[in-house]
Amino acid sequence: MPISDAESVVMDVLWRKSPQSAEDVVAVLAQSTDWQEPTIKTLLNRLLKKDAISAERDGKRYLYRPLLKRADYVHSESKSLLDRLFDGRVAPLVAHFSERRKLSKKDLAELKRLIEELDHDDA
Amino acid sequence: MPISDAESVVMDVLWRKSPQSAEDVVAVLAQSTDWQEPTIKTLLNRLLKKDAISAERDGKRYLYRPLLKRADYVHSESKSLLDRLFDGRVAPLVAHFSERRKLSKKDLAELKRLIEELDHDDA
DNA sequence: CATTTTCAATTACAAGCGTAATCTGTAATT
DNA sequence: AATTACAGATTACGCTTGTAATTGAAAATG
Repeated sequence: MPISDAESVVMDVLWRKSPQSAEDVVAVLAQSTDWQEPTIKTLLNRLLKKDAISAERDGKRYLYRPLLKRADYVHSESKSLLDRLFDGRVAPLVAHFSERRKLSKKDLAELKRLIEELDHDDA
Repeated sequence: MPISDAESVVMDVLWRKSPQSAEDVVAVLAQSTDWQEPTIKTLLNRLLKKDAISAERDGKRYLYRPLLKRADYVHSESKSLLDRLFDGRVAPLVAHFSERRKLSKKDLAELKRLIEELDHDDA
């Protein structure tokens, strides 16, 4: 079961720190969204149903923690984008951004370093 | 108005070749999907409403062509993924795929070429 | 123990989506 | 002119999503 955009925002909170109670999550999200508490509880429940998080009783409340790993989520999202739009490969995406002049100096430097590194421990 | 996944499949057909009649599109999609004709007509209509394509009468039928450019669509999809998951930058995405050992030799070679090229006409 | 408080669970509801059947208008055919 | 055929338009319908109110159950308090 895929997790939706709103759900992934909740996941983000738990990926940053876990476990956390619903109240904690609500507090964190109050900074960046104007979702009401029941909304966030609903999202937590849907994530539970999808086995993306777990809930462990702690006194009278629950503590939630991610089951789905962020890296796995990131990977499946990224891969599906690459597959749909870039023939499943990374280079064409980079090429696209370079054509649009959307590569920052920072990006460029970092990419260069990466490539060199890979080139070495490759052979 | 964002265009949905199913709609983007129809866009793809028109990006590859345009203009095309509904019948043409249906024929092309019969290869890759098992969508019924009415389904595809619906998608064409939704795309019209979203101003993503145009329809021009040609005798008794219409010829459809994209208004939304593929590169623009690709860019907005990619950018939103990068923003959501990679701090808006390309390098971290490449790093992610490299960590997962998901960079093909082809990718690597292509990236190397790209970076060099950019490095040159940069200064 | 009865009452209030506090969480979580259940239910709700409109909008968008995937998928398609049905209706309608115009062109072709008898 | 009446009938048929066909392309596009309208309507449909169940599911997921975003958003939340309401209900229910457990704990705290009087």
